[in-house]
Amino acid sequence: MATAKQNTKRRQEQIAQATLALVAEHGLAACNVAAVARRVGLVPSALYRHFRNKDHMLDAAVEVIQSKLLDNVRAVCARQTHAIERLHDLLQQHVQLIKKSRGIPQVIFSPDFYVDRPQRRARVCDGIRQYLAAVADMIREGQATGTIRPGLDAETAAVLFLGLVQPSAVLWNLSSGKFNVARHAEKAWPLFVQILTTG
Amino acid sequence: MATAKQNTKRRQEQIAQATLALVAEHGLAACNVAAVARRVGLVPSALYRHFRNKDHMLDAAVEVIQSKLLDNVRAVCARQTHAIERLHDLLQQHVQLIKKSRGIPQVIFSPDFYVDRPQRRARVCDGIRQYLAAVADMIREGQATGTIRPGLDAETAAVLFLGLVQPSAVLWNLSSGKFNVARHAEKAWPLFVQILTTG
Amino acid sequence: MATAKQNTKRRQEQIAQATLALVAEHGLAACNVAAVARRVGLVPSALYRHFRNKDHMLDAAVEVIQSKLLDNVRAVCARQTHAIERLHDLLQQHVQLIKKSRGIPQVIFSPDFYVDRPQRRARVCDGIRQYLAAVADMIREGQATGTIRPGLDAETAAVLFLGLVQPSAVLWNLSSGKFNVARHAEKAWPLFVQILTTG
Amino acid sequence: MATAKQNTKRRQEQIAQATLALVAEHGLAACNVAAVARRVGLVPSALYRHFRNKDHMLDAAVEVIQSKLLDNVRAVCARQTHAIERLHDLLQQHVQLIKKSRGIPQVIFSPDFYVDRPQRRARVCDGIRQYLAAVADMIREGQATGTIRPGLDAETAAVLFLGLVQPSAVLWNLSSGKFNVARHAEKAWPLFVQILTTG
DNA sequence: AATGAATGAGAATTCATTCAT
DNA sequence: AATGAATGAATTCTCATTCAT
Repeated sequence: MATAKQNTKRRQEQIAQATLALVAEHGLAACNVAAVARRVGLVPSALYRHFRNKDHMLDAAVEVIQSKLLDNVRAVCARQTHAIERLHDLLQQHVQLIKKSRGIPQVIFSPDFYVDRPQRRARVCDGIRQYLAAVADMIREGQATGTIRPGLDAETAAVLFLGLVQPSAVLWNLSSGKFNVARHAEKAWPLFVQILTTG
Repeated sequence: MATAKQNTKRRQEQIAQATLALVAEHGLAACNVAAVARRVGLVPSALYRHFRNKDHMLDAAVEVIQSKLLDNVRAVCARQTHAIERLHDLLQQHVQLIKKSRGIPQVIFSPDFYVDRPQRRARVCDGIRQYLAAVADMIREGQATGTIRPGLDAETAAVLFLGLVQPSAVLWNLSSGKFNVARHAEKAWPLFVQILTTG
Repeated sequence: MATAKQNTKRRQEQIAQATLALVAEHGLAACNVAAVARRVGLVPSALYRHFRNKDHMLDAAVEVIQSKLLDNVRAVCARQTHAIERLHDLLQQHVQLIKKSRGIPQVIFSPDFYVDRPQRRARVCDGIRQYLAAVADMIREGQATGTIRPGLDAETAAVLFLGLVQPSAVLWNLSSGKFNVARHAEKAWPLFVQILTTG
Repeated sequence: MATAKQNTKRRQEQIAQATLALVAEHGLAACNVAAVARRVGLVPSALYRHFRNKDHMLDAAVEVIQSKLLDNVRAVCARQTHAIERLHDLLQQHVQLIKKSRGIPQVIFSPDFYVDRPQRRARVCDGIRQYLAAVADMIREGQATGTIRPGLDAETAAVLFLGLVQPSAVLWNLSSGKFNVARHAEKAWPLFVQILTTG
């Protein structure tokens, strides 16, 4: 039962990850302090040395998601230069993220996270907007270099890009993993490319 | 305080609606038996004459959503005959449903509804599949009558149809109603038509 | 364990009394919800049907004290007409109250009751002021009828009247009941009469 | 954050004073080990090098009060020789003590200090008895030198002396400092002198 | 069919205290 | 002598549910 002592920085990370994993796997309701503590290998009260209260743990969990999303954007931008390639790569990364950290998008879309918690709502809203803005930027770059047709509204297309993966993520979850997210993405991608290019 | 006695059928409807409204407006966590009872105008213990337990109330709430979605399908099929018109109409109905019964889609996508409740999960999954199947049917009908290009995969396009509205619904919720769902739908619709028609 | 059901009015009284008794006998720190419940013969959570929270229980306990003090005043006024007799009677009632509801005055003087609870502080302060005002009124009546010397400041004498019993109450408590409050009151009373009459 | 190391004797004094100050200012409930440590400028666990446990810290705090009271007695005896002057001086010192170290008397009268702590109770009881004995001695000295009337019971008068200041101390606390303790003492003093002298 | 009292299982949080460093 | 992490007990409060009336 006794775990080796770790410093607060390390523990905070562990707790944030455990919180996120619990919410993703068993839902917000099942994510209680005792369960988080068990997962970290501590006693419930021990968590309060590292976080003021449960709310702060959930905030930290949200941060983890945000950074993963934006990490994807950065990685893709570093890896690809061509706009459409970038978008394709990002789509695949997003799919991987969903499959790896199961349920992360659902966490974001879970209203219970936000009711009576306007700051967190604003925080997440901002994170998604940043993601959308990054996608829109990629599209505009493509327009600038002539690979994407100029008439297209970048913002609308960016939201649609999210729509490429979001419904299938939901289906994947509801079907307990039977729906093939990656395959749907592969099949939907050409349709999206058509929107980007054909006019 | 004393409410006129109502027969069980009527009460069950009231309770299901109250449950749904509460979840939609304040989240699953805020939807407790006492709150539902208050909304119906009864005392908590009174609900147990009409439902075995809270879980059954939530099941009833899910039914309400399902039927609203399928009602939309039926209404649209009755009203429109042209495939693309039908899809356009359905899109608008969906947007209306989201704006009217605020957050209903989020309820469906709320993982807390399903964890450790495989029957409910299956039920909702089935409901969405039916909705998707109906959309795919519309597309196939369009292909049969020549208004939609034959090469298109109906299932993939149906999921994409959901993606037309789902991300914007999330944005609408997160932004506390500032994001304009209807306008996004209007702007995204031509892009979807392009997928349906241009080859 | 199962206790016969009682209506809320009755339960509130029982809870207030149990709370007061606990504080008086074992101190504020020992007065937790579980202990109160045990004393009433209920389960802790049952108390929350009758009181919003522990604070409201403590408020009710304070009310009980207040009313006992003012009941004494009323009873004495009804029983005696002569000012000095009244004061003597009130002194004896006060002594009885202390011995019967052991520690009540200590409750009033316990600072933990008031920290960060300004309303309660004001409430108790008001109660004591009323008691003091009643005593001062008795003194002024004595002055009007000529049994108490006119030069005496009624307010000062009223506070001193409290001083007749308060220190001995403390000593009684600290000495675990060995200090004889009644005897001290008897011996101190002539000294107070001297103040009232001799000029 | 790191505090210079101090020897235990010095630390014990600091801790006792901090404990007392906390109880006096915010009540016994707010006086937890963490708060004491913060006030001293240490970390909670550090206190346990200087005191076996919290109880011993509270005992030390009680000692501080005791010695302050008896210091007053000694100082007054050194300063004044005439009995009545001594008592007047002591009264003023007591009033000063109350105003300076806000709430110290209340600490003494706080039952939570004593419940289930018979040794502490006995200790405080003894301290007050010593104080009372000192006052009674002053009175008897006055009787020996003829400045106080011989018929007066010294013990009863000593308790009454406490009553001169105690109720007003309570009122001062409850009224959040609005009640004027010093003025009441001034006005009550002549009445007490009357008891001491007039027969 | 509806009410109001009661229950019991948890939930979050606080706090004194211990222990390795 | 002092720190920071960890523990375990206690406490307040919430909530689904049962039961007698």
